[in-house]
Amino acid sequence: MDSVTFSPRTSGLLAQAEAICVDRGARLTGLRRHVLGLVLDAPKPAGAYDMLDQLRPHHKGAAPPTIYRALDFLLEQGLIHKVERLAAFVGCVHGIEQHDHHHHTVQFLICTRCGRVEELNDAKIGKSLEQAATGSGFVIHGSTVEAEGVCGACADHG
Amino acid sequence: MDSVTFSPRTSGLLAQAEAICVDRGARLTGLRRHVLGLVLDAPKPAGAYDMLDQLRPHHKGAAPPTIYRALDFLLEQGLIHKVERLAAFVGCVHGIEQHDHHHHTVQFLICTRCGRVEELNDAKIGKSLEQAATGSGFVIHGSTVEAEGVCGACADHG
DNA sequence: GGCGCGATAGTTATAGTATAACCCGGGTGC
DNA sequence: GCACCCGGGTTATACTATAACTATCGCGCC
Repeated sequence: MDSVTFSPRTSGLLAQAEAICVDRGARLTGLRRHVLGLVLDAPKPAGAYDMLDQLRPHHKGAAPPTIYRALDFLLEQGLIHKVERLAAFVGCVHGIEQHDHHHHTVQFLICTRCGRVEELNDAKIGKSLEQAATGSGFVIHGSTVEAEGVCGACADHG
Repeated sequence: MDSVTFSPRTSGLLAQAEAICVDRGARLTGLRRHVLGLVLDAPKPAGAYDMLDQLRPHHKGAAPPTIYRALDFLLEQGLIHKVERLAAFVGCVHGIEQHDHHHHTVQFLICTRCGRVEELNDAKIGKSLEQAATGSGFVIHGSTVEAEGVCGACADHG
């Protein structure tokens, strides 16, 4: 494969991601690394087909399954998350930096003005949800919390 | 249009939905009413194309825009919700019964065994989310909370 | 070395979800 | 009458995701 350059920040995160995968015996192949780089480097949640377009010049023969299999791997490893409301993917910086494989309750703030997504990590939300579920005899395996609105930056100059 | 019969429960809810729309000056047309009936009558979240199939025998010429326009209206009126993780729709019984137009924080428990979805209405979750967002200067317009897992009934028998 | 095996990924095709764009007709207000 | 808006018909297409089959690679084992 072609070696690709990403921003310094992304490169640093990729190095940590590699270390995590080595620890776990998971294989962050060239392709998977490349896709993770694309997600991390994007200023906004990245769509699968957008990334496919970015991948193609470096990776001939890339097709939808190419990108979706890489994304599945990255999701399993907790290196990225899917934003359901956008059908797009964001890097899980927390997971990468903390080597935290827990499928912690993921929470997103989606700005409808600038399209950026901020990831929260609020224990209270998870606990409230857990409590409410237990009240119904429901056992939670995973959850998605996504709020849409306007971020501070956009509200200021808006 | 063809007049269609739904379960007694659904019929009752439809009558209330009509009253709500009259109050608001919104037009719950035959088509929209029919689609709302399909959503309310379904034991599980209903997919747009499934409903389209159910619609066709009664409504010749129904096409994707037919159903999506009706769904958009019902979503705006708070009569139904979309379950993002399933790309499917459920009735908002609370909204219909309470004549509550607020886009209250919607919370779902999705059972991966039986496919049923339970709607919660927990104020704490909404408050926690609101607080966390405010901390970032973020103003929330709407939010989705979706937990996947196993419901009490499914856990019991197996 | 040769063999078997599992994981990765190439390739083609298709399923599933949602919207664009344009037209038409019916009701309302003037 | 006619200008306007809204609901809806119709056709086409965009966007998202997966199925199914094949090929290849690396590795342990004998």
